[in-house]
Amino acid sequence: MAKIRERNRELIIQAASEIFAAQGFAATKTVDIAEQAGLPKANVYYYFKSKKNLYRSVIESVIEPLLQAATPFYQDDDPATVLEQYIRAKIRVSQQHPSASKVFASEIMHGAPHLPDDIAAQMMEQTRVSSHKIQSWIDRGLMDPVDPHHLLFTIWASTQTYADFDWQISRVTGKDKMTQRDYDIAADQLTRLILKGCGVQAIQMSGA
Amino acid sequence: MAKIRERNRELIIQAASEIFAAQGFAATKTVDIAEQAGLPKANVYYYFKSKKNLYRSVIESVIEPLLQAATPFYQDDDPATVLEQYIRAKIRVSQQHPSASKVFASEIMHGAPHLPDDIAAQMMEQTRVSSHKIQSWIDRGLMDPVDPHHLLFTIWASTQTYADFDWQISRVTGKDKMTQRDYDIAADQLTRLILKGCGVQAIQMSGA
DNA sequence: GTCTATAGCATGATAGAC
DNA sequence: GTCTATCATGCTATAGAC
Repeated sequence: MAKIRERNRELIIQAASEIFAAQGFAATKTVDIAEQAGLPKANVYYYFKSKKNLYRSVIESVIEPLLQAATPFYQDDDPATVLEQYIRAKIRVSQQHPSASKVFASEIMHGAPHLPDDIAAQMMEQTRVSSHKIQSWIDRGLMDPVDPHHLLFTIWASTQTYADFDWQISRVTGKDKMTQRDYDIAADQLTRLILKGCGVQAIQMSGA
Repeated sequence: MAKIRERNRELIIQAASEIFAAQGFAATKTVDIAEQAGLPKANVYYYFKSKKNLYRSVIESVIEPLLQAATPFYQDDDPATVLEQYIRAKIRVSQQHPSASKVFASEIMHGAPHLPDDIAAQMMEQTRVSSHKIQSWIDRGLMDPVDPHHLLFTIWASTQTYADFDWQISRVTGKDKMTQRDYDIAADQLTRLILKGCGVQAIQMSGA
């Protein structure tokens, strides 16, 4: 029955995401993935053929929410609205998909050796669109003349940090786990910092 | 001769930093470290006894520049001066010690399993001092009432990103390697963004 | 102190019974 | 399709010659 196949693949990918995120690719043992998924190790190989192949599947499953976060840039043209929505979306990803964020961060940090070309291309295209839009706001005098790429780097880094460096954040704040309220505070403050820091005109009719 | 011992330990630690940074702990083979250091593999074990032990030594050697970057908080009391010096120092670390930054980032991302307690304690102490100082500026009306911890998270993330995610930055900017000028632009822009974004009074007599 | 040669082990992968 | 039992590899670590 194909249902079982789907269900088991799903279970394995979910388990693998968590363990790859926590330990990294090389440190992860397939037997641990199997155990966490509640299946014998041979099943992992039956469905995915190799550890590398499973990792690729994890990357693909994990990339979806990350790419989704950029939609505000495609839906609106007001800097305050877009930047705020973007920052909030990115923080939501860190909150709801911490493993995805970590697997991705680790992959990038090591030079993206397993990132499929088409995914890298999609990300580059999103970056191109986003930075062009930022540049157009600057040209229209809607914000300070910043370097769009560096602004994006700052937003990416300071939103992803809530997933990737959760250990440090946990230590500093003295909380085991950030609450919804903590994420809201983080998003509010980062939004204010970026908007004010870039001299974005706060109130404009959205979509205008 | 003790000179040889020092020199070889140095060579091995240097080689190990680079390879641990590039591949991660588990993916790193001691034979590669030995090769990069220009020594036989047995020497690595002779000097460091085990791979884990070598990794600990790398962490310790690598932590020094990272801790150093916080000195502005101990040397001055003007928000504009301290924050600017701090941001520039952190970016300089990313530029001059990219491997250190990556090894450290990877360690934190995996829950800091090998970070010696005394180093973790030093970092916590620095964080405590820095956030108290920020709070005191807020209390004196020298900047907007931001959450000091989240401000630090933003500064850490957006400065370290120039080392940790250099692959991505390289792809986006289309340059193989950032030039001195690129780092200057990054530091200038981030400084302006943070100072303006936090409503820091730009001109005060330093040290006053 | 240095290095070669090898032991011992952990783990990715598979053959083959069910 | 599922799972056990086993192989094969590649790595850490060390014994022992120089």
